[in-house]
Amino acid sequence: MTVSYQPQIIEQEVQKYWEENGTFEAQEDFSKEKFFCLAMIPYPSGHLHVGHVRNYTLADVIARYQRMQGKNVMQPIGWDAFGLPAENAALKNKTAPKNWTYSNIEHMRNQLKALGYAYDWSREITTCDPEYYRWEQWLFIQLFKKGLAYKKMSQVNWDPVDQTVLANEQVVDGKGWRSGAPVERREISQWFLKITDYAEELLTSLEDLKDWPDQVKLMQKNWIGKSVGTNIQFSVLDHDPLTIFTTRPETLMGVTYITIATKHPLAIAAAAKNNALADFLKMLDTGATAEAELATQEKCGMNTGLIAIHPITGEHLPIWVANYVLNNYGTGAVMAVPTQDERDGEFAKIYDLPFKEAEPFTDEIGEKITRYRLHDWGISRQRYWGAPIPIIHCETCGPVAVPEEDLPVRLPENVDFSEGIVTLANLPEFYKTICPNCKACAKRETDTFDTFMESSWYYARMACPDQNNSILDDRAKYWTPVDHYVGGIEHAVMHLLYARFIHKVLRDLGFMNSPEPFEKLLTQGMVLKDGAKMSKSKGNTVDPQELLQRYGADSVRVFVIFTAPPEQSLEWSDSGFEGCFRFLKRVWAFSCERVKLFEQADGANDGLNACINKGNLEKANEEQKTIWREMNAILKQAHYDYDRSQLNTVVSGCMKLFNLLVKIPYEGQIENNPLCANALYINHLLIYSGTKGMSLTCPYKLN
RNA sequence: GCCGGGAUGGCGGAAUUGGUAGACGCGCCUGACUCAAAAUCAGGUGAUGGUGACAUUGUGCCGGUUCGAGUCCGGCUCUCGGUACCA
Repeated sequence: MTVSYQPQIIEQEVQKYWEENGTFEAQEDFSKEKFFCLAMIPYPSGHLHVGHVRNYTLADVIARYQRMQGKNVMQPIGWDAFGLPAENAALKNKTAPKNWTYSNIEHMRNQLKALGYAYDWSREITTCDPEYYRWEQWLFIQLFKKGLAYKKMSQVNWDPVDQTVLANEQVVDGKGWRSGAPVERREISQWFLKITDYAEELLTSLEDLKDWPDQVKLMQKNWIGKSVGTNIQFSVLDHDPLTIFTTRPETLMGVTYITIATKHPLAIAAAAKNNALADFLKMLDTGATAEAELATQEKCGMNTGLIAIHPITGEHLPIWVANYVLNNYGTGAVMAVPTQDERDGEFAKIYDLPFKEAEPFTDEIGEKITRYRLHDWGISRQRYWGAPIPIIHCETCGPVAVPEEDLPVRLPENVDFSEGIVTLANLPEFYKTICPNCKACAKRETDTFDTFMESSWYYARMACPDQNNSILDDRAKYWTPVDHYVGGIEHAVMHLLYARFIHKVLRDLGFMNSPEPFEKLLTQGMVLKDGAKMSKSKGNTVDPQELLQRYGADSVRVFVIFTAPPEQSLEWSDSGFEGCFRFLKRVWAFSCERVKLFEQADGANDGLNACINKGNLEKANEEQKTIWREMNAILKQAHYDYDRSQLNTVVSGCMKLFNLLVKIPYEGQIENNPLCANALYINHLLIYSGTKGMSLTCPYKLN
């Protein structure tokens, strides 16, 4: 036992012990309370960054705490391995996305191991593995059979030079990031999942999520955006009538014109006879499809020349096309009330349209209906690096599900990105097939799944990753719901909403007992340096690998836990990090010098525990008793802080305990000073990750 | 634009949720050790005034509620996350 703190040696030794003994491998055990602890799995981008370290350390601290509370803890890990960056890397390095992805996983797995996380590595999942996406394809087919998956036309960003669909991220100032060409909007046929069938349940069951942050529930509620209103019909001269949706029917008498979206049938009909309008609609069709962009555009519109008839007064109202009317909300048409609605007022001013003050309209009109802002989930991607959608298109039979015995529909792996972007539509050997129904020549679907599909059910598969005959088995019912889910606040709406939806679908298929996938949620803040998000382009990155090698995992872990409360953004600080390292050094030196605790803990664990459990303070003097009381107050606070996931103050508590500990007068052997032994033992449980099953920042269990 | 956060010493943050603002750590200052420095250890440290006990002031800005506001309410400013194809 050396007095100088050499974390690399200690950590390697203990990590080896964990691995050889399967310390963190979990089994179903009905005699204990189960605890499924999960951090959002990483995208294998190449290297771990400090944000990952923060995420996984938070979850690990929670997992180890629950383990010490006597629960049957399962903490798995995996790789969210499909996605756009692999294709970009493939273009850049002229390698197949698979190779890049798997070599990144290899490297990052080693980094996670060096950080000493208490993972059950036997449950590791990689979402680009055909054995994983096989069951995702199977699930899609169930949705298809239930009528919950369907195709419809939908807009994408189209790069006219590269002839590819662009992600919103790939559109920079309205231009394609590679070609620089102005982006067009194009309508293509795409697959959707009917998440709107579950909108009401997704909304109401938010109330049952007692251990989710209110902030996240509110964001989801607003995203679902339930509103109660009325459909009102307006006759249109020489055309079919027009239906508008309004949440404010009482403003009906103040309507002075009608605005419709660019894709509205009336706009298209009017444009067919009006070149200027057709040009205007075409002009509005350039630029990205992102909502943030659309909503910040300056309002503009054009009179279609069509006339609507006010249903009460019979007045003639002009129908305008306007860029601020959403195509995919309500009926794509609104009645404009410039005196009541700010946007209508602004638009009316620009185009000199009339304003009209009016008494509230109180008569019954139209039927009360409920609408949601939420729309169906578009899961089609025109990309290579994703799970193929298991559908075969047949001219006579239409879209046919791939028979279950033919799953998985494997993604061809030997693709060549040296000549540019590849999609499955470029690979006849992939898409040429025969119809499973009529055996005629047919074509496979060439779209792949949105990667949110993989991340919507992986937690459940982790309960039974070796199950070859079914998507899930009873082990999923044992382990789910996830008891504590930890991940970035950026996933507050989309990922978590999709996962809640898929969980309910799995429940309805009989695979789950619970209504919700995640019992408790912790949303961590960002990691910043110099007040900005770390990024290579800003040159403000901190590489956890270097820190690991120089200072060991524990200093890194203490730093990310101590420096900020989990939900707030964390500012990197070199000197703050040094402080954490210094603290661990002090603890190590103190224990080596005074009590040689580690030999005792290893060799005579029972004796030490007996000494502690006695809680014998008879020999202690008043000063020692005071210190002992203070220590108990700190421990009580630590438990309180654990329960509310405020882990930074748990570390403060460790430091306070240690500061008290060094103040206790030293009186010879440890056995003569139970106070010292107790306190030191507790402190080791709190901060030291070296001994068997003990961990970083896990408090002593109070009796 | 819309939705949801955040703002407290020189810095990261604490204040158990309306009751002594600044725990813990960093930094800085003083002292011990040292020929000296580093490391380590001990003490101090919001600001202003005072030798001092102490006084005044202080939680982004403006206003309000309350015996009492960092905390609650109204109105802002700046900033971060999301905005349906980044994950």
